[in-house]
Amino acid sequence: MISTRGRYAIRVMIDLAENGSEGAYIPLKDIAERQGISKKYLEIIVKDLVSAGFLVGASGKGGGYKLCRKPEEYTVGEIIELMEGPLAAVACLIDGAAPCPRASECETLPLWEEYDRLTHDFFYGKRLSDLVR
Amino acid sequence: MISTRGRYAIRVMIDLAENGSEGAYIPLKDIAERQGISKKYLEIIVKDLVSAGFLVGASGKGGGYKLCRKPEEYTVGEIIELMEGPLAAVACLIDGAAPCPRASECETLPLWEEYDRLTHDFFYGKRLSDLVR
DNA sequence: TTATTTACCTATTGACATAGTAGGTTAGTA
DNA sequence: TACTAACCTACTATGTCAATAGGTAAATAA
Repeated sequence: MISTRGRYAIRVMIDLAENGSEGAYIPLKDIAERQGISKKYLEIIVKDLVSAGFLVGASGKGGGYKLCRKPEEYTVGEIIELMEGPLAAVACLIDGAAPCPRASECETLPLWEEYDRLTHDFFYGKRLSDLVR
Repeated sequence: MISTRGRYAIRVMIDLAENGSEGAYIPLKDIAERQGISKKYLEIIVKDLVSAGFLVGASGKGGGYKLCRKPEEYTVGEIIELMEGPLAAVACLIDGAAPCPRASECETLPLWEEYDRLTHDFFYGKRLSDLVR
Protein backbone atom coordinates (compact mmCIF):
# COMPACT_ATOMS: atom_id res chain seq x y z
CA MET A 1 0.00 0.00 0.00
CA ILE A 2 1.27 3.43 -0.99
CA SER A 3 0.81 5.72 2.01
CA THR A 4 -0.16 9.39 2.10
CA ARG A 5 3.51 10.37 2.27
CA GLY A 6 4.21 9.03 -1.18
CA ARG A 7 0.89 10.03 -2.67
CA TYR A 8 1.00 13.59 -1.35
CA ALA A 9 4.61 13.97 -2.46
CA ILE A 10 3.63 13.12 -6.03
CA ARG A 11 0.70 15.54 -5.89
CA VAL A 12 2.98 18.32 -4.64
CA MET A 13 5.39 17.66 -7.49
CA ILE A 14 2.57 17.68 -10.04
CA ASP A 15 1.20 20.90 -8.55
CA LEU A 16 4.61 22.52 -8.87
CA ALA A 17 4.97 21.30 -12.43
CA GLU A 18 1.61 22.82 -13.33
CA ASN A 19 1.78 26.07 -11.39
CA GLY A 20 5.47 26.85 -11.15
CA SER A 21 6.04 28.22 -14.63
CA GLU A 22 9.24 30.17 -15.31
CA GLY A 23 11.00 29.09 -12.17
CA ALA A 24 8.69 30.94 -9.81
CA TYR A 25 8.57 29.90 -6.16
CA ILE A 26 5.18 28.58 -5.08
CA PRO A 27 4.21 28.98 -1.40
CA LEU A 28 3.29 25.73 0.33
CA LYS A 29 0.13 27.40 1.57
CA ASP A 30 -1.14 27.66 -2.02
CA ILE A 31 -0.34 24.02 -2.75
CA ALA A 32 -2.02 22.89 0.46
CA GLU A 33 -5.17 24.82 -0.42
CA ARG A 34 -5.32 23.62 -4.02
CA GLN A 35 -4.73 20.03 -3.00
CA GLY A 36 -6.89 20.07 0.11
CA ILE A 37 -4.10 18.77 2.35
CA SER A 38 -2.96 20.14 5.73
CA LYS A 39 -0.07 22.54 5.21
CA LYS A 40 1.57 21.37 8.44
CA TYR A 41 1.62 17.80 7.24
CA LEU A 42 2.93 18.79 3.83
CA GLU A 43 5.87 20.54 5.52
CA ILE A 44 7.15 17.17 6.71
CA ILE A 45 6.85 15.70 3.24
CA VAL A 46 8.34 18.63 1.39
CA LYS A 47 11.29 18.68 3.78
CA ASP A 48 12.33 15.24 2.52
CA LEU A 49 11.90 16.29 -1.09
CA VAL A 50 14.23 19.23 -0.45
CA SER A 51 16.83 17.09 1.37
CA ALA A 52 16.88 14.70 -1.58
CA GLY A 53 17.46 17.55 -4.00
CA PHE A 54 14.13 17.11 -5.76
CA LEU A 55 12.89 20.57 -4.78
CA VAL A 56 14.46 23.81 -3.67
CA GLY A 57 12.88 26.09 -1.07
CA ALA A 58 13.20 29.85 -0.54
CA SER A 59 12.33 31.58 2.72
CA GLY A 60 10.72 34.93 3.25
CA LYS A 61 8.20 36.95 1.29
CA GLY A 62 7.95 35.72 -2.30
CA GLY A 63 9.42 32.42 -1.22
CA GLY A 64 8.10 28.91 -1.61
CA TYR A 65 9.22 25.82 -3.47
CA LYS A 66 10.09 24.95 -7.05
CA LEU A 67 11.25 21.93 -9.02
CA CYS A 68 14.98 21.47 -9.63
CA ARG A 69 14.59 19.57 -12.89
CA LYS A 70 12.17 19.42 -15.78
CA PRO A 71 9.07 17.27 -15.11
CA GLU A 72 10.20 14.65 -17.65
CA GLU A 73 13.40 14.20 -15.65
CA TYR A 74 11.65 12.82 -12.55
CA THR A 75 10.38 9.26 -12.41
CA VAL A 76 7.44 8.35 -10.19
CA GLY A 77 9.50 5.45 -8.85
CA GLU A 78 12.24 7.61 -7.40
CA ILE A 79 9.70 9.86 -5.67
CA ILE A 80 7.88 6.91 -4.12
CA GLU A 81 11.08 5.19 -3.01
CA LEU A 82 12.33 8.40 -1.45
CA MET A 83 9.17 8.82 0.60
CA GLU A 84 8.30 5.23 1.41
CA GLY A 85 11.56 3.35 1.29
CA PRO A 86 12.30 0.46 -1.06
CA LEU A 87 9.51 -0.49 -3.43
CA ALA A 88 9.93 -4.17 -2.48
CA ALA A 89 7.03 -6.60 -2.22
CA VAL A 90 8.68 -8.66 0.53
CA ALA A 91 11.39 -7.98 3.11
CA CYS A 92 13.76 -10.58 1.63
CA LEU A 93 14.10 -8.51 -1.54
CA ILE A 94 15.24 -5.27 0.08
CA ASP A 95 18.78 -4.41 -0.99
CA GLY A 96 21.16 -4.62 1.92
CA ALA A 97 18.77 -6.57 4.12
CA ALA A 98 19.96 -9.73 5.79
CA PRO A 99 19.62 -12.41 3.11
CA CYS A 100 17.02 -15.07 3.91
CA PRO A 101 18.70 -18.37 4.82
CA ARG A 102 15.91 -20.24 3.04
CA ALA A 103 16.31 -18.34 -0.22
CA SER A 104 17.78 -21.28 -2.15
CA GLU A 105 14.94 -23.61 -1.24
CA CYS A 106 12.15 -21.02 -1.12
CA GLU A 107 9.38 -21.87 -3.55
CA THR A 108 7.78 -18.43 -3.35
CA LEU A 109 10.87 -16.29 -3.93
CA PRO A 110 10.62 -16.40 -7.76
CA LEU A 111 7.04 -15.16 -7.47
CA TRP A 112 8.06 -12.15 -5.42
CA GLU A 113 11.02 -11.45 -7.68
CA GLU A 114 8.82 -11.43 -10.75
CA TYR A 115 6.30 -9.10 -9.08
CA ASP A 116 9.14 -6.89 -7.93
CA ARG A 117 10.44 -6.47 -11.47
CA LEU A 118 6.94 -5.68 -12.68
CA THR A 119 6.43 -3.02 -10.02
CA HIS A 120 9.86 -1.50 -10.46
CA ASP A 121 9.51 -1.30 -14.24
CA PHE A 122 6.05 0.22 -13.93
CA PHE A 123 6.93 3.03 -11.55
CA TYR A 124 10.35 3.84 -13.02
CA GLY A 125 8.75 3.90 -16.45
CA LYS A 126 6.34 6.65 -15.41
CA ARG A 127 7.56 10.21 -15.38
CA LEU A 128 6.20 13.26 -13.61
CA SER A 129 5.43 14.75 -17.02
CA ASP A 130 3.13 11.81 -17.74
CA LEU A 131 0.90 12.88 -14.85
CA VAL A 132 0.62 16.57 -15.65
CA ARG A 133 -2.51 17.66 -17.46
CA MET B 1 4.33 -5.04 1.20
CA ILE B 2 3.09 -8.59 1.51
CA SER B 3 3.20 -9.54 5.21
CA THR B 4 4.08 -12.86 6.80
CA ARG B 5 0.39 -13.74 7.01
CA GLY B 6 0.04 -13.88 3.25
CA ARG B 7 3.46 -15.32 2.61
CA TYR B 8 3.15 -18.07 5.20
CA ALA B 9 -0.35 -18.93 3.98
CA ILE B 10 0.99 -19.53 0.49
CA ARG B 11 3.83 -21.64 1.85
CA VAL B 12 1.38 -23.75 3.87
CA MET B 13 -0.73 -24.32 0.77
CA ILE B 14 2.32 -25.29 -1.29
CA ASP B 15 3.46 -27.63 1.48
CA LEU B 16 0.05 -29.32 1.50
CA ALA B 17 0.06 -29.60 -2.28
CA GLU B 18 3.46 -31.29 -2.18
CA ASN B 19 3.04 -33.51 0.86
CA GLY B 20 -0.66 -34.21 1.05
CA SER B 21 -0.94 -36.81 -1.65
CA GLU B 22 -4.09 -38.92 -1.84
CA GLY B 23 -6.14 -36.75 0.44
CA ALA B 24 -4.10 -37.48 3.57
CA TYR B 25 -4.31 -35.09 6.50
CA ILE B 26 -1.00 -33.40 7.29
CA PRO B 27 -0.40 -32.29 10.90
CA LEU B 28 0.43 -28.62 11.30
CA LYS B 29 3.43 -29.61 13.38
CA ASP B 30 5.03 -31.24 10.33
CA ILE B 31 4.37 -28.20 8.15
CA ALA B 32 5.78 -25.87 10.81
CA GLU B 33 8.95 -27.94 11.05
CA ARG B 34 9.45 -28.25 7.31
CA GLN B 35 8.85 -24.56 6.77
CA GLY B 36 10.72 -23.33 9.84
CA ILE B 37 7.76 -21.29 11.09
CA SER B 38 6.29 -21.23 14.62
CA LYS B 39 3.40 -23.69 14.83
CA LYS B 40 1.49 -21.38 17.15
CA TYR B 41 1.63 -18.57 14.63
CA LEU B 42 0.62 -20.86 11.79
CA GLU B 43 -2.49 -21.83 13.75
CA ILE B 44 -3.83 -18.31 13.36
CA ILE B 45 -3.16 -18.32 9.64
CA VAL B 46 -4.54 -21.78 8.99
CA LYS B 47 -7.69 -20.93 10.91
CA ASP B 48 -8.53 -18.27 8.31
CA LEU B 49 -7.78 -20.66 5.47
CA VAL B 50 -10.25 -23.14 6.97
CA SER B 51 -12.94 -20.48 7.55
CA ALA B 52 -12.65 -19.46 3.92
CA GLY B 53 -13.07 -23.04 2.78
CA PHE B 54 -9.58 -23.28 1.31
CA LEU B 55 -8.52 -26.06 3.68
CA VAL B 56 -10.27 -28.61 5.82
CA GLY B 57 -8.99 -29.67 9.24
CA ALA B 58 -9.47 -32.92 11.17
CA SER B 59 -8.91 -33.20 14.93
CA GLY B 60 -7.43 -36.09 16.87
CA LYS B 61 -4.75 -38.63 16.13
CA GLY B 62 -4.15 -38.94 12.40
CA GLY B 63 -5.68 -35.50 11.93
CA GLY B 64 -4.26 -32.38 10.34
CA TYR B 65 -5.12 -30.30 7.29
CA LYS B 66 -5.62 -30.92 3.60
CA LEU B 67 -6.53 -28.95 0.50
CA CYS B 68 -10.16 -28.82 -0.61
CA ARG B 69 -9.42 -28.33 -4.29
CA LYS B 70 -6.74 -29.30 -6.76
CA PRO B 71 -3.66 -27.01 -6.69
CA GLU B 72 -4.48 -25.62 -10.14
CA GLU B 73 -7.86 -24.47 -8.81
CA TYR B 74 -6.37 -21.95 -6.35
CA THR B 75 -5.05 -18.60 -7.50
CA VAL B 76 -2.33 -16.83 -5.55
CA GLY B 77 -4.43 -13.68 -5.66
CA GLU B 78 -7.33 -15.15 -3.74
CA ILE B 79 -5.02 -16.50 -1.05
CA ILE B 80 -3.29 -13.14 -0.61
CA GLU B 81 -6.54 -11.18 -0.56
CA LEU B 82 -8.01 -13.54 2.00
CA MET B 83 -5.06 -13.07 4.34
CA GLU B 84 -4.20 -9.43 3.75
CA GLY B 85 -7.39 -7.83 2.60
CA PRO B 86 -7.83 -6.11 -0.75
CA LEU B 87 -4.79 -6.07 -3.02
CA ALA B 88 -5.26 -2.35 -3.60
CA ALA B 89 -2.36 0.05 -4.03
CA VAL B 90 -4.23 2.96 -2.47
CA ALA B 91 -7.17 3.29 -0.10
CA CYS B 92 -9.34 5.06 -2.71
CA LEU B 93 -9.42 1.90 -4.81
CA ILE B 94 -10.76 -0.47 -2.19
CA ASP B 95 -14.20 -1.76 -3.19
CA GLY B 96 -16.84 -0.48 -0.84
CA ALA B 97 -14.65 2.22 0.67
CA ALA B 98 -15.94 5.76 0.85
CA PRO B 99 -15.29 7.19 -2.61
CA CYS B 100 -12.74 10.01 -2.67
CA PRO B 101 -14.44 13.37 -3.27
CA ARG B 102 -11.46 14.46 -5.37
CA ALA B 103 -11.59 11.43 -7.66
CA SER B 104 -12.81 13.34 -10.70
CA GLU B 105 -10.03 15.91 -10.52
CA CYS B 106 -7.30 13.63 -9.14
CA GLU B 107 -4.30 13.51 -11.43
CA THR B 108 -2.79 10.47 -9.76
CA LEU B 109 -5.84 8.22 -9.74
CA PRO B 110 -5.25 6.82 -13.26
CA LEU B 111 -1.72 5.87 -12.18
CA TRP B 112 -2.99 3.87 -9.20
CA GLU B 113 -5.74 2.30 -11.30
CA GLU B 114 -3.25 1.13 -13.89
CA TYR B 115 -0.96 -0.32 -11.23
CA ASP B 116 -3.93 -1.97 -9.57
CA ARG B 117 -4.91 -3.75 -12.78
CA LEU B 118 -1.32 -4.89 -13.26
CA THR B 119 -1.12 -6.30 -9.73
CA HIS B 120 -4.51 -7.93 -9.88
CA ASP B 121 -3.81 -9.58 -13.22
CA PHE B 122 -0.43 -10.79 -12.02
CA PHE B 123 -1.58 -12.46 -8.82
CA TYR B 124 -4.85 -13.84 -10.18
CA GLY B 125 -2.94 -15.22 -13.14
CA LYS B 126 -0.70 -17.31 -10.89
CA ARG B 127 -2.00 -20.61 -9.57
CA LEU B 128 -0.87 -22.69 -6.64
CA SER B 129 0.18 -25.41 -9.10
CA ASP B 130 2.61 -22.92 -10.70
CA LEU B 131 4.53 -22.74 -7.42
CA VAL B 132 4.79 -26.44 -6.67
CA ARG B 133 8.05 -28.13 -7.59
C1' DT C 1 -11.41 -46.74 28.99
C1' DT C 2 -7.43 -44.22 29.06
C1' DA C 3 -3.65 -41.86 27.11
C1' DT C 4 -2.21 -39.43 23.30
C1' DT C 5 -2.54 -36.54 19.58
C1' DT C 6 -4.22 -32.83 17.13
C1' DA C 7 -7.17 -29.12 16.03
C1' DC C 8 -9.33 -25.14 17.88
C1' DC C 9 -10.14 -20.93 20.98
C1' DT C 10 -9.29 -16.41 23.61
C1' DA C 11 -6.34 -13.13 25.27
C1' DT C 12 -2.10 -10.46 25.58
C1' DT C 13 2.30 -8.34 24.29
C1' DG C 14 6.11 -5.39 22.33
C1' DA C 15 7.57 -3.05 18.53
C1' DC C 16 6.76 -0.18 14.90
C1' DA C 17 4.44 2.75 11.32
C1' DT C 18 0.96 6.04 9.96
C1' DA C 19 -1.13 10.38 9.85
C1' DG C 20 -1.21 13.82 11.63
C1' DT C 21 -1.04 18.25 15.43
C1' DA C 22 1.32 21.97 18.14
C1' DG C 23 4.22 25.58 18.78
C1' DG C 24 8.14 27.84 17.99
C1' DT C 25 12.58 29.90 15.30
C1' DT C 26 15.11 31.54 11.32
C1' DA C 27 15.54 33.74 6.97
C1' DG C 28 14.41 36.87 3.53
C1' DT C 29 11.42 40.66 1.38
C1' DA C 30 8.50 45.07 0.90
C1' DT D 1 10.11 47.38 10.96
C1' DA D 2 6.36 44.45 9.70
C1' DC D 3 5.29 40.58 7.31
C1' DT D 4 5.70 36.22 5.11
C1' DA D 5 7.19 31.81 4.49
C1' DA D 6 10.40 28.17 5.18
C1' DC D 7 12.37 25.39 8.67
C1' DC D 8 12.78 22.80 13.21
C1' DT D 9 11.67 19.78 17.35
C1' DA D 10 8.57 17.43 19.80
C1' DC D 11 4.36 15.01 20.73
C1' DT D 12 0.15 11.90 20.22
C1' DA D 13 -3.56 8.85 18.93
C1' DT D 14 -4.55 4.94 16.36
C1' DG D 15 -3.69 0.87 14.20
C1' DT D 16 -1.09 -3.15 12.35
C1' DC D 17 2.39 -6.79 12.61
C1' DA D 18 4.35 -10.79 14.39
C1' DA D 19 4.12 -13.32 17.48
C1' DT D 20 3.50 -15.77 22.44
C1' DA D 21 0.81 -17.94 26.22
C1' DG D 22 -2.24 -21.01 28.04
C1' DG D 23 -5.87 -23.32 27.67
C1' DT D 24 -10.34 -26.61 25.70
C1' DA D 25 -12.52 -29.88 22.57
C1' DA D 26 -12.42 -33.71 19.47
C1' DA D 27 -10.86 -37.93 17.61
C1' DT D 28 -8.05 -42.07 17.54
C1' DA D 29 -4.87 -45.92 19.02
C1' DA D 30 -3.47 -48.81 22.82
